[in-house]
Amino acid sequence: MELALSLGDTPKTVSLATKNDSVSLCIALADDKRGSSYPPVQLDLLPSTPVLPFSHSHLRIPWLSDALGMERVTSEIPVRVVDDTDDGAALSSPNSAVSSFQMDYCVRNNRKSSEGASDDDENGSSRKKLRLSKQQSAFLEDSFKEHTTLNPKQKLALAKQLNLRPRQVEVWFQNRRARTKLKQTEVDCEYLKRCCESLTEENRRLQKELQELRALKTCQPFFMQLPATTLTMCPACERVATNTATGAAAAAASTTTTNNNNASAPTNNNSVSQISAAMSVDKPRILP
DNA sequence: ACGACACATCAAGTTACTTCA
DNA sequence: ACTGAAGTAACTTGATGTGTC
Repeated sequence: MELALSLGDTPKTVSLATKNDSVSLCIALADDKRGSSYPPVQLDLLPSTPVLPFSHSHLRIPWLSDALGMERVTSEIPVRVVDDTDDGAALSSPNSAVSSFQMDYCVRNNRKSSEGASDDDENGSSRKKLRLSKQQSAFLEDSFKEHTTLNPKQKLALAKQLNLRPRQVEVWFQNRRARTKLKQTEVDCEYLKRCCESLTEENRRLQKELQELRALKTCQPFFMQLPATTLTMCPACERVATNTATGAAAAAASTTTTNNNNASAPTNNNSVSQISAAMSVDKPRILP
């Protein structure tokens, strides 16, 4: 049996089937705002005195109770929440050949709706939050690996494939990019922390070395008669290099390093990259 | 050519909801 | 059973680019 409900501008198709002493409904809900349709919602209506072992809750659907000739005052319909473990084949609706994606959406929305029969549902302002299925998430993840942004064509194709609204796909990609950036920021922070610790340790070591040299200078002033060693400072890394025979080599190496850094990362201007360049190590990167 | 406008898309921040320990 | 934290879908806002008049 199939009923066509016309409620305002949004006709809803309701498939009705009986099974034992319960009635199954499959309702195609239209999304007024965006003109697309939600996947059908499967409801199992229970007798007023439930005797079956499974859990159930109440779903407030005023328009549905009207449509079924129920009294308005009893518009809280006992609803069996179709569980993940339920056998899909047991659903007696003629429209039960919905995809696994649709079914997942259906199940989760039933659960949400049955718990949250709030006033918001009546004025239509509550946000309908669904949980994407594993398949949907995996598919979106795969797409994200290929391209982190979508053109309108790709968006529509993905939405169609996953039985989602294009807006949902768009939001998912926006959130996914935000998550990637957040993770990258966390990695950067950790990396900078390690850099800081390393530099602090090096600074400590150099301070100690300086103290030792000063102590040596006061104890053995005759050293001052030796030719003075000139110290040069690398402008990039602020390392001190001596201009003695070995010092010259170090200074040369330091200069080479600086030049390489300038050549290798001329376009990347963020601070982590600059520090990476100065320390001659690669910045860790999160893969998409 | 230029400015005004509408529209689409993005990042950043926030909210609301779900899940899990 | 309850609770708080974490994860995340959906939302808001402001900026920017593009097409059209």
